[in-house]
Amino acid sequence: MSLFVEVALPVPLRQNFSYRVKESDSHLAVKGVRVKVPFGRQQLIGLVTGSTDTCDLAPQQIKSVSEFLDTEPLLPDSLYQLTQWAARYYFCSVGQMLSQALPVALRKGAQVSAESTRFWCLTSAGHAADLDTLKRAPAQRKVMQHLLQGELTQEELNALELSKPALKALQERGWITHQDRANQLDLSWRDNLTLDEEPHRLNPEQAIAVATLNQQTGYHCTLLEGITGSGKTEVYLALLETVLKQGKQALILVPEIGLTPQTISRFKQRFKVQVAVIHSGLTDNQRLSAWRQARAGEAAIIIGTRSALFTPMRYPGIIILDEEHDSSFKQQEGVGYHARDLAVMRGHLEKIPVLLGSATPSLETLQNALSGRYQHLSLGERAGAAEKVRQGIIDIRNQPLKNGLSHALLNEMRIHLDAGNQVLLFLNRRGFAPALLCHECGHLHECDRCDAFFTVHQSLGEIRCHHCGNQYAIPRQCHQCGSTMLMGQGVGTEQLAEALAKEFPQYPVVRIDRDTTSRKGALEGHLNAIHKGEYKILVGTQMLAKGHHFPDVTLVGLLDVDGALFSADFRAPERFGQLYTQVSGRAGRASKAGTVLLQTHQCDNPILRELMHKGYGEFARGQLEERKQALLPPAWHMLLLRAEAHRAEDADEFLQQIAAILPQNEQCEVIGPMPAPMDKKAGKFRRQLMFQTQERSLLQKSFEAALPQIEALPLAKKCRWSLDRDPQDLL
DNA sequence: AGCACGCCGACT
DNA sequence: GTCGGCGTGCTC
Repeated sequence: MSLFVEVALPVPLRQNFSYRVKESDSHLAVKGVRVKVPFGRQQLIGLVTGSTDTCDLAPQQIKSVSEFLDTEPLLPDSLYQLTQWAARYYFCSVGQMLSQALPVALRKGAQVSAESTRFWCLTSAGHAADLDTLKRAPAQRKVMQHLLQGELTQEELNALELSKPALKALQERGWITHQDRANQLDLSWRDNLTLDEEPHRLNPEQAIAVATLNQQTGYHCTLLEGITGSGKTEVYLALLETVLKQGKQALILVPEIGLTPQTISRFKQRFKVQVAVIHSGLTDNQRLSAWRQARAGEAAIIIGTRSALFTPMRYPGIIILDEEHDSSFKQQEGVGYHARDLAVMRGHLEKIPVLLGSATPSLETLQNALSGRYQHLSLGERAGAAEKVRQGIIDIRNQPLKNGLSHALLNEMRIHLDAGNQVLLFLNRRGFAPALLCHECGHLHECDRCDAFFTVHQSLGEIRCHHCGNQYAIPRQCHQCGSTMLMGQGVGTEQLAEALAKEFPQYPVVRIDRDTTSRKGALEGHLNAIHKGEYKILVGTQMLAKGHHFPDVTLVGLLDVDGALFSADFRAPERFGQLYTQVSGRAGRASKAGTVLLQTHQCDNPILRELMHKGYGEFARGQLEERKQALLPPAWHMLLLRAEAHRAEDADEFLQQIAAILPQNEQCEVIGPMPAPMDKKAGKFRRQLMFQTQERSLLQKSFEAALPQIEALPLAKKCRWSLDRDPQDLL
């Protein structure tokens, strides 16, 4: 009897592939092991998802497994199930999901467990050696100095960036030598946990939060809502102590930008345990090593960004997701999974608590907390921090603007700069889709069929409603006052920075955005320079607001308030509320009061008023209500389809055909096709379609039914198309 | 996604 | 006369 295996492969095809297993290998065909298989003209590595003894395919179509790479499943069952679940949820293949979830080295075929570790130490000749003879070999000297402190593993040496040639030279001298020792698991932390520093005294609120969380057993999801500076981290540390004392591991997920040395050291300092840090700067092998330590249970604490969610733990204890509202938890390329949502699912599967922390929770999480699905704990009086900051609105209706800056703001800037302080200006250009705004009266042009604002498509010379697709030519005059001063396009950070350099030649300007920080380490460099006071004027997008504290900044200006409040992206107000709250919490310090100024045409806007006077909590609850009214997430569920083709009609037609396949009734609606934000990119035309349902399960069911039909459409081959479930940006 | 095959413009 | 551009099609 022959045996076949189903293999999940890292290809963008929504299916698994069947392979024959040689008689001699049949005992290796276990679910969850990696295999090397022939695929077309190449050899790929995939994961066995199941085995059968029959196969529907014609015998000549089936190839044999080339090699079995593992003898036991790579992942614990919980993570395997998580991957299966995620593949279904995000409408991709298991193979594709796995290729996001597994460290690159494993996908390339590396061994799961390292058998031995190479240790380097000094020989007796080395101990006796005179280091001064190495004056002309600084690299070797450095190696010797490190090894004088005791032996080091190969990996530790690599981490110290000690050169390989230097090691070799010293070895030839006979001063150092290495030894390969079989790895032994060091799990001592599980039995006797020692603390390296005394825990801080918790304030009553923190103590209550910790006590509440410590009572829980099994799966629980909790939102810890704590304003900036309310000591969320101290709560995390107290929880970690409990978890680690039980001999269990903790997984801590932080936003991309939040994984700073300071954050890491706070966790490293408290406990005498191994901490595996997984960040973008690691090499494939370093990543694998961290993964192994976590899987083996040696690393007690695992800290990482989005993708670290898939790190296996031998003794799962808790998952903490800090700054849970941060959009970097949602993958943008490939399978657009959301680490927060998957973390909650993982907590379920591993029967461990999940803690979501934020000063400005996402509406998704807030809804779950308010409905009782998640437990809700708060830290800090809302009003307390807000009082420290002076906040003001600058009404720019009919005011002359210099590159987007009003006189009032320029004057205020001069005062703060002349006093020797720094000024921070935020311009939120990301996914910029301007509403059509009258500069004279502040009127915003609204769709006559919906409760949404028109979006200006300068390239098409049109205004469009992104809610229904309604379109007109860009009007010449304001519909309310007849003025011809209509604004669509604003200024960008680059233009603004240039203008400021001219306006304030004596104060150096730095611009921080995607463009100026794409180089590795560029952001850190800029931040250091800012802290040293080398720059006085800071211009940036919201990435400047995330987790950075600038003590010498006393004035923060938010320039594009209108764009944020009336963007075609339904999340724009939420993000603005988060940005505003974050900067208000950080501007100035005890000795220097901070000022936050908003420039807007909408100074009576109730959303703005609510945010400024009642704080984020009230504002967010109001937003949640609005989303319910508008049938938008998180009240409703959304799937975004994007298509790209050489001819706009192809993309349009394709999405139209999809729209015809999808059901439309009171519980689900289809919006579009409409131009995607960058409607012409690299000579291709981009269109998008939204599918929204009232119930999550309905979206799943109806789209699962529609997918095979969609894939069978002839245009599906002519267009590049992608799916984004629970999209973060419609722009 | 890779990787092939296949048919039209500027080069030794 | 070829080298190479990327359009299209297939992968158990």
